[in-house]
Amino acid sequence: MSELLTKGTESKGQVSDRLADAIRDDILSGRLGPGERLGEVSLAERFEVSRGPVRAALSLLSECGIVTIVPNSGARVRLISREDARALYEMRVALEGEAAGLAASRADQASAQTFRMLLEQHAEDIASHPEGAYLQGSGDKDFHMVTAQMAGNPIILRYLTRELYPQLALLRMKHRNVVGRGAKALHEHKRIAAAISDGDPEVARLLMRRHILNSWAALEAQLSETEEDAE
Amino acid sequence: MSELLTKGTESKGQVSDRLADAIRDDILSGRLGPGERLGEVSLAERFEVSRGPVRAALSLLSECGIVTIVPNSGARVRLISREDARALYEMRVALEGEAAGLAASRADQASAQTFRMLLEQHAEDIASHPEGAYLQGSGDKDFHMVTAQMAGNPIILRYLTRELYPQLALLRMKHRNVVGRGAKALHEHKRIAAAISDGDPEVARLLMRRHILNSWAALEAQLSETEEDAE
DNA sequence: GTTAAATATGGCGTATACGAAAAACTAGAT
DNA sequence: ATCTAGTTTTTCGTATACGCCATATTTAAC
Repeated sequence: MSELLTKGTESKGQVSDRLADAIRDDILSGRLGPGERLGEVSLAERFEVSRGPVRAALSLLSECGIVTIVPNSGARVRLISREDARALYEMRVALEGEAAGLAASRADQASAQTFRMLLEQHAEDIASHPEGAYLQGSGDKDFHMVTAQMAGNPIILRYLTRELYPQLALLRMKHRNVVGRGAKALHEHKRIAAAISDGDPEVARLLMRRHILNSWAALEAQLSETEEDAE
Repeated sequence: MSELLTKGTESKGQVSDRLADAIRDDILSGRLGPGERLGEVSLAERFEVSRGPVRAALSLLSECGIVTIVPNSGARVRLISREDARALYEMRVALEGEAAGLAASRADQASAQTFRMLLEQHAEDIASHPEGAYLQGSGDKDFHMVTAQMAGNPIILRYLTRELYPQLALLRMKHRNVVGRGAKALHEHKRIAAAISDGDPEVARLLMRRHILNSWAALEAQLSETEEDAE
């Protein structure tokens, strides 16, 4: 039916889902800026589908928190306020802290090995990129992702991947030169991984909470800087 | 346009939203049992609307986790497995624990007063109902709700009210005679309220976590009992 | 008699068109 | 210049149609 969509690697499944993925990519890659209008008809023409799947896709993205829908007015790329960001990070502290604790309580030999390889790779990445674009590169995401998967809780994992991380990515869109905390973050990751591998839930949770609070402090400082150039 | 929907107290807003509310009520009040089919056409006829809003409503309820949609097959009232319940309670421990901590860090005079009145009311309810249908009565819900609101985090509050609590209510549907922990729960509530009013985030979080873990232990025991009479 | 394949049916997913309602924009008047 | 009124655009809801998938039934084969 549609050519634009089937050209991608993924060609099967619900049209509305593929549409949502495509629009999400457009947003998180910067092709659609925050606040931009998302007209149903224009999207329908752009992807050569009818309005039905477009509405479903926009509804999905609205649930994920990267699109805001105003009844009888339309959908726009969401712009995340500073207060939203704070609430988001409080949520993240709770969920990833819990995930680290659960991962520790369910740790086995394999998880320790996974962390060893992951952190080794990250160390190399940092060595080659001394300026440390560590944070939103593949590295940081992987570590938190792996931890969340180890927790063995599909609900927490789903919320993190489906809502929280996309919203954080959207938040970072506005504030460009995001300076990663590089080496510091890596060190914190190592201690967290150690606690998880040792099967120590309380320490793992505590360290992860601190780690994310540090991350928030760094981000909040940047938000304060790039706050003057608003409209 | 439709008579069935406008008869209720709520008469304005999006049709799909009103529909979702109506269906949710039907489910959480037991008129629609877990696993039951939710055909689009039958719902459309029942509420005298077209399939469009019905699809939107079912999609919403699916996001809330009280309806499962299988592509090309249809929507059914979700049945929550024991594993789902465990994951749900792990999520609840994390979120309500965090909420209690945040509430404590933002506590003021008014919150202490609110708790005082609330707990007094609950104590009277328990005295009049010695057998303690406390848990899912208005009492327990109110306490956790008030705490969540005090946290001042719209994201956490939204998740609790929109997804977690409805799913818990759905879970309790299957297992009837849910024995509330009555007086015990009230005592735990009092200690949590004291910690929040004192502005002690760590203790408030710890006590709330314990409280919910206790609640889970009680529920899990019941799940084990009523597990023989499965299909 | 049991299993497996082929068919039949019902429901979902999508496309299209039209009317209604609401919001946003524009132009005119004070 | 600001407020108001009218126009326009866009969404929302309805109606209808059709292809496709999934399940159920029937039929055939072993």
